[in-house]
Amino acid sequence: MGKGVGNEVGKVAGKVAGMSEDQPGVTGSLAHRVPDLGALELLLAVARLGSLGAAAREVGITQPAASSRIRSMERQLGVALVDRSPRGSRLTDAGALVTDWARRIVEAAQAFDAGAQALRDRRDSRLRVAASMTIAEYLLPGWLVALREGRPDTAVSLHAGNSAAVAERLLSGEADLGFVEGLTVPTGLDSAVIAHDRLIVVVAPGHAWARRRRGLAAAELAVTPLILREKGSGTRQVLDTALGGLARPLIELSSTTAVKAAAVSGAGPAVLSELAVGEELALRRLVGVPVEGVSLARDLRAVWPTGHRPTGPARDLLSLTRG
Amino acid sequence: MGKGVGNEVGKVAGKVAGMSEDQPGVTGSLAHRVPDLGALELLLAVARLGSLGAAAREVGITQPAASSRIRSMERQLGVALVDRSPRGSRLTDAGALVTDWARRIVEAAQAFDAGAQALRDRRDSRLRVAASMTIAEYLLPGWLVALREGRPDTAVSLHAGNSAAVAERLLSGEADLGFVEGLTVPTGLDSAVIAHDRLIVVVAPGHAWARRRRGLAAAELAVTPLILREKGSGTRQVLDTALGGLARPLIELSSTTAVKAAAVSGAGPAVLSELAVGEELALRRLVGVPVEGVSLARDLRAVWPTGHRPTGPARDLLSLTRG
DNA sequence: CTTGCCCATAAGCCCAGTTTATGCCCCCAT
DNA sequence: ATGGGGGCATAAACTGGGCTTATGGGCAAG
Repeated sequence: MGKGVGNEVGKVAGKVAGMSEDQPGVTGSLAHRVPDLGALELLLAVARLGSLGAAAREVGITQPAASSRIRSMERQLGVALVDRSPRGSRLTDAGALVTDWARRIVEAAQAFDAGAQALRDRRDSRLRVAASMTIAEYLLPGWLVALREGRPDTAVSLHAGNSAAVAERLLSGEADLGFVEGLTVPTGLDSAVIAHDRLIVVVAPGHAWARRRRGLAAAELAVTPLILREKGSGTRQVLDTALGGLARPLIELSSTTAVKAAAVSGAGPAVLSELAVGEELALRRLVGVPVEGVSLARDLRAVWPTGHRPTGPARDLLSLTRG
Repeated sequence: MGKGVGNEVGKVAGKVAGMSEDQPGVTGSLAHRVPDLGALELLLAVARLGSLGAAAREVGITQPAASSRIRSMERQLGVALVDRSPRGSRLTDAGALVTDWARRIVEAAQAFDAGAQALRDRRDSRLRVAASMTIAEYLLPGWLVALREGRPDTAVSLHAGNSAAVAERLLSGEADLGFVEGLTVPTGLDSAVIAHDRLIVVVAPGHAWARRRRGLAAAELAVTPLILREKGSGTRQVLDTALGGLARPLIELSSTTAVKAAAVSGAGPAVLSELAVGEELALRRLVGVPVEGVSLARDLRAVWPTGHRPTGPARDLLSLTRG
């Protein structure tokens, strides 16, 4: 067997000056080292069905194509993934692990797909949703994936904006269901709490606050320049209220992502929804700073025009968000 | 402006009989609806750098290639992603959202890549890790990504197995650092607790237990047939100990994934690490059942041969896992 | 020992994504 | 005002990965 890696794939594609792309090690963008989605889906199908041929049929290609694709994936990764026998194929130990990791990529792709589809549908959709940025970013794609499983032919359209924009779309009849994250419910709307969120103060691991054990007081937070979302964002509103209207920006950025990036790079303390920083906290790229006597909790709410209790698709989606 | 979508891309590629692939709706596998990793990376670069050309340089392609690729991504998604101007390109609102979703795919791909690379390196690696399945599956890829950021040229190899296998590799000198999830530390090894985990009882939302408010007692759990990992797995050991050695299997499955799938499909209650079911709980595909008077907590530990305190790369990795 | 399911190999096709090679637009500095 | 430089678009030609069809060989069960 052997790995048979006598290949000379690279061949130094560009004669261009630019890039230095020759080390054998960890070079070449992700896309060159990670199989594409089609291959990963195929692998999942093989894992589930126990046969290359059956998996091929499921994803709509022929058996030789599946065989070759799995094989080239094994070559690419340098790891045997499946044990082929005349009676079927089973994953190797390494294959099982790879498959589990692959599943996470595929799940992220499903969320992407569900979201993107909602962004497009605009017109003829049976359910028009308006959501605040944080919710649209972190929660909604998952809900849409779940909705698609339960009600495969509900076409959903999505519009993201701040609370005011959500309210406006609902009241003008441009949206059927909204999601907001502020402290107050815009007038003219009814609401139901669907989840709880909390803002947390985060710093890069090197920051002095990273080792703090005693909670920060409101006063202290108020006098410290912070990396913040822009005024008008739900996040900012909650913080301003909690501190008594005087959060002091070090910089104002217009997206959660930008705030995270700035915080990770050590620019200073940031205040963000815990939804946004789960991964970063787990990997210790950011550290949470305890706070004391400041209420940074906030409710996430579904909202709809007063009186128009959600029905049909809107109710379906709503029931997925909390029960 | 308009979308300028006069395309007739499809052109019904295959003359083959096979597939019926014509409905405009939600057909065609994910891979056809989600841009490939290269395109997503390019999009992230555009978001960060504010220019197609600069992004192109960063990912190592030419400007026209980048332009065309972004454009075909926009066509594929049916959404304008970037505002092109003679002075650069900025994301549209929709583009910003899409980019955030794309980032999650790319991050999953990075974890996959780091893991796969470790599976391959086998030989000449400077750090040889042995880990239990749950840790290898859920935690390690993230650590490896972080390690790669901090120490780009640490080649890591990974071997996954149960606690006994981890211990064996460490003691025989085939591994430098191990991670286990059992209750007891194998003899001959020193350890440090790096995180806490908890087993939880989960059921499909339709199950009677899903609406339970009072905690399950050990006795009740012990007499109920459960979906479980096989004997010998860390998960199973903890459960058996907690119940007094008598967990009653409804089915025994050899992977966490299989257990999850069975539980989601409503086969019965399952007992799993909370690491494994985060996503499922959030989306309510599974519901946690409260337990009472049963200690299902367990420590996750790093382990190494007694006396050989981790140094060098092993210490680097260790310090990422908790501090 | 034949039928069915499995996988592998071989040869040829096709399209997506690239690369060069241009051209236009806008801003800024000279 | 006038060139220069950064930025984007379009066009034509090349390449290769992945697909399909067409086979062949192993193993099990009727």
